[in-house]
Amino acid sequence: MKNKIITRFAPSPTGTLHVGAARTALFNFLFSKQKNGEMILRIEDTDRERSKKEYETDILESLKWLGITHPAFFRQSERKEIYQKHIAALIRNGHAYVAEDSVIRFKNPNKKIIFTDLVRGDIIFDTTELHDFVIARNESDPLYHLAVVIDDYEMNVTHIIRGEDHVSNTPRQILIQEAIGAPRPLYIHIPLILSPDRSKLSKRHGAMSVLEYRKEGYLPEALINFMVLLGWSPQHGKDNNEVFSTEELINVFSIEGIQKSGAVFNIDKLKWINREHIKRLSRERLHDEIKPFLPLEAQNMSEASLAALIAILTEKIDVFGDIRGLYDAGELTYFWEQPAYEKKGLLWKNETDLSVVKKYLSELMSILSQVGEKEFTALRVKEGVWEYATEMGRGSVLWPFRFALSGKEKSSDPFAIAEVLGKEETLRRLEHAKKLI
RNA sequence: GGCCCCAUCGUCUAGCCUGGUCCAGGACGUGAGCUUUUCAAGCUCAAAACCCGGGUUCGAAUCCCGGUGGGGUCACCA
Repeated sequence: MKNKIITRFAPSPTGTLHVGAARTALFNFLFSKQKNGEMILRIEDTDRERSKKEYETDILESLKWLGITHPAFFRQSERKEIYQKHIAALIRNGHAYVAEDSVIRFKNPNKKIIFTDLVRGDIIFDTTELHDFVIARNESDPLYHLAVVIDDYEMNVTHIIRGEDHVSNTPRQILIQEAIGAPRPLYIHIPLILSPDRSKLSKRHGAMSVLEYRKEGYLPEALINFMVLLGWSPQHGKDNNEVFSTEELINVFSIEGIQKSGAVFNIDKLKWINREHIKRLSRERLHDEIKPFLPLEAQNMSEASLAALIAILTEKIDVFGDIRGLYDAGELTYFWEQPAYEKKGLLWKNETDLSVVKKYLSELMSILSQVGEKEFTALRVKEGVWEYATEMGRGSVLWPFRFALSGKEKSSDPFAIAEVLGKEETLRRLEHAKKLI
């Protein structure tokens, strides 16, 4: 119990949770989970001006969606007495004093601090340049550095995993630690996430909030998988796998695998990882996740048609939100509407004889009418039609088949479409094509 | 600018600690081909990197020094 590992994620509710902060939460979460410890969530809302309840809600909602759990939860705004006690002690012991501008300053011992960062090694810093820095607005109103040190101490935090932008904050926090008699935790500063131009990731570069990724139809486990690969890599050896479930990540995560330099956010890789996770989804989960993104028309489909449509859709998209684009581009209309087209479109390549096509369509209809309505799957349709198509020339038969169903130069194959349409509608469209000729 | 950190394909990275097996491996993306009724998917192949300069050494991506470049940070914000 004494050696229990405790990490913390300490966001300030001054904005929505972005990938950078979410990734910090993730590292804290993975590490604590792996070590059988726990991660504390601490809302750092000492700045009453900028802190907003709605942002706290956003942060909580984001973590919940990602599956980053936290057994303990605190708000700094509710810990005033604790800070008061420490501020008073600091002043009493001469470690701090009330300056003439009425704020409380730390009495800097002006010494060199050397601390160990688990990813960067020893870092030495002369704190003289910090002077007597301000640690509180008044006797009960601590500023960031003081509140952090007090809380990490009171909450028995053993490992501080945070962004690299905090390494220069560490020396002054250590100074405060020593003044209040707190033990020094272990530091792990993780590299920053950069935008494509290597500057700090900002909104205009696509530093979307976690919840925006949810809205766009990314899977939470995919976002997690992607984020962990930004600044960390598995100690592979046997394989080069990069696709991990969160559960697997808890097992393979390691401090040793953390990178020292910043990592550029690469949306293409995120999309690829998302696809990989979509492929790994169970049928039930896939249906649950994809349904909110399906167009209205899909809601009137039979269970079987819908399942077939989802199968087609999942191989065309990176993210569920892509379905919207397909829909808007008219790529899906033929699934619920008889397409309008010119009959010459039924001709494959440089063929010219429509009467032959009519013969193919008739034969297709007679073959398909023998397939049972319930067995009308892509596989069965293909099996039924394949021999005839091969005999007559696959392109010659299959092109008009597909075109009669979709009315498009480019679409999914006719077997898959037929399954979505069902036996009745498939035959109806073939008949429609015949009449057109 | 001061201080701190970092530096392998366009991007994410393996290798660096314990120098040779690295004319540098994997992944994304890109290009080509295969498959194929079209599209997508899938499969195969290809192009693509050790920041520069010294030093140590028989030998350096790996160790040392110096440049250069990039990032972070210098609030009564967190």
